[in-house]
Amino acid sequence: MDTNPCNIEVLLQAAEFLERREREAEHGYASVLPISSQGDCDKKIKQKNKKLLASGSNRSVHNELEKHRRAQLRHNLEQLKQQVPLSSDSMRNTTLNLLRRAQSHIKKLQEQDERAEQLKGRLRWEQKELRVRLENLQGRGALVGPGGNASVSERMRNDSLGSAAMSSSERSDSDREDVEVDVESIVFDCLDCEGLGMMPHAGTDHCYSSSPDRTWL
DNA sequence: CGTGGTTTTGGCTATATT
DNA sequence: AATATAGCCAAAACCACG
Repeated sequence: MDTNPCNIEVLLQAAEFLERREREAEHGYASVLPISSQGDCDKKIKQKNKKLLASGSNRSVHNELEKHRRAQLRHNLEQLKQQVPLSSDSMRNTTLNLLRRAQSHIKKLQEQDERAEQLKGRLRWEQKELRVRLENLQGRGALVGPGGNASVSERMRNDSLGSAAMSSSERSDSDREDVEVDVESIVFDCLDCEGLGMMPHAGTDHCYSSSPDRTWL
């Protein structure tokens, strides 16, 4: 094999010419690479060729890889677009605006999550308090004796617990589990009341309201 | 004509290989 | 340590659209 550098130069120049012609036909514009004049110093050409050879001597491979990379980028941006609620304002749907919207959307979700956690803690505390109250009331009812005093059960019924008047012994374990689950529902319903669920996006993905078939206390 | 997107290209850096 | 390779980035040129 002849590895004469002069021959390599000739081959590279030929390849360059062909590529340039192909590109012109395809895109209508020429390469931005300066076309070296006949009188160009060998030093420059050799430097360039050295780099070309060092980088695989094939620009088109590099171009293809770059195309692939950009395609991947576009795909990811497309996916991001699906996740971020559509802008209701007159903002144009540019990449920059998409990224800005994504940023504010993430911030909004974080705040929403934070407030939901706070409310959840508060409601858990309230639930605990109410349970204690219920136990106390039931304890007093037991002192009255079986068969029961009507006024005690009446008081229990009128208690702020409402349907919680059902004695704990009458509740199955699964019922107790329902209580836990329903607390979650209350949390998110309250969140909606406080305007936390107000997203510009009308999709159900971000809607925290409880399902209608949920059983309440 | 301005703006945003696309393509090509070369440079740079991190990592792998020899 | 030197070299090869992969991937990212920015500049420049071009294109499409309002």
